[in-house]
Amino acid sequence: MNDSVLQREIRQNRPFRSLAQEAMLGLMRTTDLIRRTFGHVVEGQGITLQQYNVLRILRGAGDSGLPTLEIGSRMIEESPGITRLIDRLEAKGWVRRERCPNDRRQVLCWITPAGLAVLDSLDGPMAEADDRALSMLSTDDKRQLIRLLDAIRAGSR
Amino acid sequence: MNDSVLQREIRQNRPFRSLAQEAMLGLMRTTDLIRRTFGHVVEGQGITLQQYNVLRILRGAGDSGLPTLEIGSRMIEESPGITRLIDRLEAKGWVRRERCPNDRRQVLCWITPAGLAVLDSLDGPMAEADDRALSMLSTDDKRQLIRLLDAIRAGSR
DNA sequence: AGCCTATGCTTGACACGTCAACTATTGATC
DNA sequence: GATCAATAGTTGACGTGTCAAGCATAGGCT
Repeated sequence: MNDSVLQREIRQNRPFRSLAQEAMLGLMRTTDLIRRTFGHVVEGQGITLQQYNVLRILRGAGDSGLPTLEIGSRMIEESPGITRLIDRLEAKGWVRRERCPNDRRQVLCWITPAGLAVLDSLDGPMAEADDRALSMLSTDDKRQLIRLLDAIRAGSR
Repeated sequence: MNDSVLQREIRQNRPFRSLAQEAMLGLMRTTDLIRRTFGHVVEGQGITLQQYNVLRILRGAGDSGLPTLEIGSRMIEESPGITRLIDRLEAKGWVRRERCPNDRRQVLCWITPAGLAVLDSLDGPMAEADDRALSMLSTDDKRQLIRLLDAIRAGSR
């Protein structure tokens, strides 16, 4: 009866070797659960979570557009995958690309009106999903969580 | 100067729409960072984080082995991918499979001695990685984190 | 101008995650 | 005992993460 939720979930009687290990596993499982939930929200618009993230970044960038790799650096994963991700978004007409005249190595990207429309239609549902996913936590709990996560990333370098 | 770490990371001046949204993004970013770190630890043995998880589950199961889908259900993601994952582990000689005589629909899986050796050689490095990843948190912080994550999963069904 | 290194992608190869469709068995029901 | 729904896996198709290699353009140096 002292078992944590996680110990029961993975059906292993052995206690965790350390608090750190238990927290790590909890982090993985929790995030994967949430990622799947959010994935279902956006898939209603025929879009992927990663594609959604790219569109949000481009909407935030406004009319000046963004070079391909700059988009990548603002996302979770960096480099190469971003090219193919944007390939698909361009194929669907949600992103426009153009080689930068000043620096011909760069390829600037913009979100199209169609892309904006998709994004706007998801703002409400996504905001709801955020709130619902953490509705069991008090305001103070959420602040704690944010603080702890910030600390982990700041110390990971 | 009131910007949180996350706001600077994603270079967006707009504040988060809600605490929930900020916590969600923090969760994703933190977990992805950690997953990558752990991935590098296990790749030294020519193994993947998912493959490592499967082997750990099989080691925990002992001599009686486990049916394929039971392994899947103990991991983050469920069903179909598990077959191919185990295909690769079997190809490397780390897992042995055999159709169950009692219920011929099931395929039982065991970890081989070679698989055990790989796993054992990773126990130390992984334990270190767990500790290092959260070394900036106090014992109390870790307990808080575990509690908050447990609560989120418990409330998510 | 000519060369060298750095930068900004792009591509190929491989490992997953996810959904849907399909096969082989089981077990329950009539 | 034949039929049917449920269970256990497998397979195909597509999107994505990751690493390594390759290509074109910039910029700095001589």
